[in-house]
Amino acid sequence: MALSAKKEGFVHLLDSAAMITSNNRKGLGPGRPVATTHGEIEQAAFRLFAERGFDGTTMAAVAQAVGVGRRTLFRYYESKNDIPWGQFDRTLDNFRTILDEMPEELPLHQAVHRAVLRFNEFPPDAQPPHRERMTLILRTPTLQAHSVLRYGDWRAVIAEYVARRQGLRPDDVMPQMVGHVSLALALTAYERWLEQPAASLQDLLDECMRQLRDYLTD
Amino acid sequence: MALSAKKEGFVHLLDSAAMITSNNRKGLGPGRPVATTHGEIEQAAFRLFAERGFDGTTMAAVAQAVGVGRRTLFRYYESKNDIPWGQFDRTLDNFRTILDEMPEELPLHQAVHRAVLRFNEFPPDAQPPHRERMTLILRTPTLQAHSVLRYGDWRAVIAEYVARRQGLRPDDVMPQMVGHVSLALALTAYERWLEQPAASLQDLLDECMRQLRDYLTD
DNA sequence: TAGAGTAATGGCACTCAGCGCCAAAAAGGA
DNA sequence: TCCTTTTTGGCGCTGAGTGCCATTACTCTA
Repeated sequence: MALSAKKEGFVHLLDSAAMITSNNRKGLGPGRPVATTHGEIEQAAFRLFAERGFDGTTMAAVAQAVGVGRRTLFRYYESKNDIPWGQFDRTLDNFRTILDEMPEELPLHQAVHRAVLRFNEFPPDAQPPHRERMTLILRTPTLQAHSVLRYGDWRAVIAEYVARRQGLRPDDVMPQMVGHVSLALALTAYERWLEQPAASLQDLLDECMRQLRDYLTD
Repeated sequence: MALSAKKEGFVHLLDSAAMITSNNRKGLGPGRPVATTHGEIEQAAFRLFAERGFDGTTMAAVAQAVGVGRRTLFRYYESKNDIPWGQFDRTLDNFRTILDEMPEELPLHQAVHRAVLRFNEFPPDAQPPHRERMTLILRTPTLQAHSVLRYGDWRAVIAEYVARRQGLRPDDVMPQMVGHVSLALALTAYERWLEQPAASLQDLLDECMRQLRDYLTD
């Protein structure tokens, strides 16, 4: 019951709309009400990560900052590594929708590429915090490692789409390959994006795709 | 001093030749002689991993199996996750050599592709244990995650080669992209290889490359 | 052959992530 | 007020990883 952080105020970047629906039983129905929210935890955690670094921040410290028990923290996030990713699974639902909305007439590679572009569009004011989040994820070795699991989910979404359009199974070579390569391009673009605050993610993604074509065609 | 495992007998698959030179001061020079070798540790560890699973095997158990102190184990391998990778850095030296030996006349993408093929060639008798090792690495979530760091080193080798041939810096978009995409293809091929014991790694790598071309050309 | 020097060993104690267990807290409803 | 429901959070454990340091087991030299 220590001094708790302010409620809300930090909208989950990867998840702006979905945030509202999450944690919706703040008092409805029977049972003890929740003591915190994902947003609140992330707000406190990101502040500490910025101050002491990711590895230098203990879960106990985050718990104290949020004003909640350490044990409770582990009910909101499976692990410390999961905090920076927020509720990525919701974001993936969005990605699925984007892919499904791509016109069937569009050649497969264009459909996938455009969907990836679309998926990485953010309103201007959401960019700085998103960059902060991605810097943490892409530059912290511990998180780099853990992120593979998230990337795997992301790839699976693409593989499923490709498989459906091609009449294949998601675990066939072609869908898997497209998932892997799409991720490769996205990661290349993101790493560049962190170093060049000026460039847009979309332009960088386009450039990576162009470079890949150049590379492959003699 | 418990019952220690037999010396040698398990040649590091990713590292057959280099193995001999490692741990060469088994009594030379002053100071206490080493109590074990990387090979010995891996042999014991892989046996336990097979029996109880990776997560079900504690470092204490490995230490006991080797007949060495737990503390000593951490001097041979930075972490439990590093054991399955063996001395991958030596293997990377080999990869560098392979790339450097590629004829300059060869188009860049062919040079890289052939080098990757070459890098993944193993004598027939080395295949079963190599498959076992890769199964462990690619199918154990904990290891999947940790492997990114190794992949990063692998990508760096490619990026350096591409940068040199193109007169660019290794951290430019093009070299980075080639590194990422090459890894993407390799991982796709490896995953397939684990499921299809019959197919050769080379054929699968070729097929992945072919699929990528098909995918990109309308 | 008795040190002297050297380098690896391994025990101890510590931090921290993560998890199972369970009593207590805090709501709503009868 | 009591019962039901659900979350909380404290306690205690396992296991990875690390710093510290005395001990061990060699080689070399006088």
